[in-house]
Amino acid sequence: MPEKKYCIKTENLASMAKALGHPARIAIMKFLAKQETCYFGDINEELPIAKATVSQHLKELKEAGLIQGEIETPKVKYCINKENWEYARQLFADFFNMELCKNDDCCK
Amino acid sequence: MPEKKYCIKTENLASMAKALGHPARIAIMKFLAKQETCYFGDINEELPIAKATVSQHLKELKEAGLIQGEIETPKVKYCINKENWEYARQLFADFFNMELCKNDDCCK
DNA sequence: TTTGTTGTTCGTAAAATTACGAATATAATT
DNA sequence: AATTATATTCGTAATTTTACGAACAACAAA
Repeated sequence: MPEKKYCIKTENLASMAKALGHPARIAIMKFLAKQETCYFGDINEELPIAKATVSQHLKELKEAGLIQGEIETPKVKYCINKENWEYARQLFADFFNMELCKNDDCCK
Repeated sequence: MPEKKYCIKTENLASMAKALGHPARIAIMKFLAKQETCYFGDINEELPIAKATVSQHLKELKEAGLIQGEIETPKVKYCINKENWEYARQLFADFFNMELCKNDDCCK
């Protein structure tokens, strides 16, 4: 059990941010958001990288909980994990809506 | 000039996400948000890592445009770059508020 | 001029990330 | 049983990230 150095919300937010920290993965999320059919092949076609790399990015998004996959032999269908997507949205919203200190001479 | 493989908004969002993709950097942003005085020493005390590492994380946040620094000899004061913070908030808000496809049988 | 305070930079090591082609796995089809 | 279509995993290389202590830089104070 690795001792957490930071609070759990901080860890979770950082881990979501990290998962989104590559343009290919952002592009995948945007693509999945607007697609009815989200087969691997469709995603792969959309991206300017090799399919092995696409698969790797999908795996990372899945491990972060942002997407899920489902086999429809011989294809694999991916989609956004709506529950965790909502959770991520909330984490980022809380983060970006936190009140900033009002010190006007702060790095003017 | 490196050819961009993805659209500029995707690149920008990914780059912001990447900058936030480490718990130490999230912790720094949260700390800066609530502090009146944001000297390096204060930030350093708050984090469970060596000062050289803190300095490195601050540099990354600065390069991402999320914070700025100002020398007040012999100290260095950091704070959130409010303009870019606002821009980042907007990028993430747009991303998380995009309409998801309504396909109910998508990975049920 | 020496000393002290504060942070950054350097050098370096270990680990993680990104990328690709080749090989593999799965299961339907011929 | 061999073939086909689809996607993952493997092996590997190049790069980036994370982390630390030591050395350094800047400047005020003694």
